[in-house]
Amino acid sequence: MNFADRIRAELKRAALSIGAPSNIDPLVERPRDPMHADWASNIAMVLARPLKRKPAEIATAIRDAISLADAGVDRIEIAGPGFLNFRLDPAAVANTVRDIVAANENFGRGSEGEHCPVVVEFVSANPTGPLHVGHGRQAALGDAISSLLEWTGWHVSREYYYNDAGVQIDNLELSVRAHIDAGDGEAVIPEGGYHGEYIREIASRYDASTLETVRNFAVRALRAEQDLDLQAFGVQFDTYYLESSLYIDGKVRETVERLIANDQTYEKDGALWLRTTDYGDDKDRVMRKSDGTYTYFVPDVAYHVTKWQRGFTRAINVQGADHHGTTTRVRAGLRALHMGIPEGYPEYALHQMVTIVKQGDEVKISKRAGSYVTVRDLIDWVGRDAVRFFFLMRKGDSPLIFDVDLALSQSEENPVYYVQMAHARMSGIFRVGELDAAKMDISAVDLSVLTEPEEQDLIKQLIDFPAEVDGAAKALEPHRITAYALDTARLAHAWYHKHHVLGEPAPVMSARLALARATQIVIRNTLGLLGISAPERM
RNA sequence: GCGCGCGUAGCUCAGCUGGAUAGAGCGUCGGCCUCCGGAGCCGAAGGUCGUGGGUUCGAAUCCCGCCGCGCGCACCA
Repeated sequence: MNFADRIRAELKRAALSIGAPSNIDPLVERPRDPMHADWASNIAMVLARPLKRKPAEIATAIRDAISLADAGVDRIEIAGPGFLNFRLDPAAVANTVRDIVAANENFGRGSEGEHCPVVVEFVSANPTGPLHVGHGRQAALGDAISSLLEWTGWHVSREYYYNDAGVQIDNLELSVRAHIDAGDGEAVIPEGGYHGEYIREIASRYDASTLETVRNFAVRALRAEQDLDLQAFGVQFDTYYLESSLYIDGKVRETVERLIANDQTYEKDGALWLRTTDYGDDKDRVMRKSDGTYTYFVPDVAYHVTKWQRGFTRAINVQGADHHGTTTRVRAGLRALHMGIPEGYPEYALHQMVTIVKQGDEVKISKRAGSYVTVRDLIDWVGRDAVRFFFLMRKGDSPLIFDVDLALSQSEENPVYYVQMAHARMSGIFRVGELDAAKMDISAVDLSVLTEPEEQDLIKQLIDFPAEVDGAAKALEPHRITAYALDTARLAHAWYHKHHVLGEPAPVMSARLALARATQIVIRNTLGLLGISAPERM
């Protein structure tokens, strides 16, 4: 049990003993300013009203009723308007190093999700070109969110949805065909077509004698292309779902029929409309255009029905914020089906744009794709680890400026380098000491000698990891983990600079080796969770 | 115009579900240092949290108005 839980349990017991209501759930949190305390609770202020007593008085009574040993606490102070401030017992803190080392690669994992199935859909780019940097941000986010959910006990399926059936595919076909028809001459790309160099390349590879249609060939080529992009980024999907299959399997037709049967639709101006305004949309939406084809959102709804029917009671869609307008209508369509799909299904994790900056200037073009920078360009420039870390450094809500020069820097200004360096340093201690970190037995080591401020601060940070993972998973916010990684690295560097491990008297050296091991484990787990490597040396 | 998101230190950004004197990195300034692993370490300055109200013991955080920026508002995806 961690310190917060131990303190919370003791607080509750103490509060009940002085007559607090039985439903009390004490809030125990880390104060913003660590000078105040390791942990603090506002319970006395909360109880002031129901107990009709002054907060300070209640705080004193609770303090006197708490068992310090059970809470793992050294002392309790009362401060400000009635905060209870808990200072952890240094020996109890130090002893948690043993738990971290024992848990090893499982340290940080939780069981909150209870193996419930959840599908995380991300990237889902149309097979019409190489992945751009926005897709890259999405790939990093989606993969990290998936990992966060796995770490907290969910059964995650990573899914990619290919829009391989709409007009954009018609345009792809026409674009490739234009190059084929033009031969070596100048191709005339039709309105709405694609202009990148890759189109010419696909056209040049097309062999009519195979009898494969241009359309299929082009889609196949681009899916292969995107697979390479994803591979370069180290992202793996469990399922690729094809929009075209929804038509083939009759899912689109079934969805439409059910919506009509449910009396959720009407005909107007030669089109079929869905009453999405009944479900919070600001206008009704066309399902079937007057030319008889469906708008994209019908297969989209049909697709989400399959998620539900495949047993995913929870679905998360990672999307660019430029698509946020679609969220309401997809949810509206799902509810109009009356299948018991809840209002907030699917959940959305939206993210803002990515801007690539090199030497102070925005980079907007690439040779291969023409008007945009591809993920692979970026990975080729700065490496997979840096791309992942940088994409996860900001919360999705804020636009992201990607500084290529910083990502390339081999110094501690570069955050990825800084974190990886901390891991490498811990590993370096074992290497120089000619010790096998993985085989170290610390069961008999007296950890209570880890009393230096830098040691206590570092250990407290390490203990926090599971709660950080839990919080980030609940909020679907991986950027909290990159922030945690930087904080941890900072404390690890500070400890490393101030104190030596090798060459110290045996009891100190043993305890510090254990701490170095625990630090190595936590940084490695943190980076692993984010899909970033933890090098032994740099 | 309507909807969503964002305005926090010179710059880039954190601030978890309302808590104490609002933080970090970079940059600036002032000192040290060469150590298991490298241009590293310590300290300082720097803020009306866009703005005006409201909610309450307490607001960067929640609610409303206004200003600014981004995105979206198709019988495109």
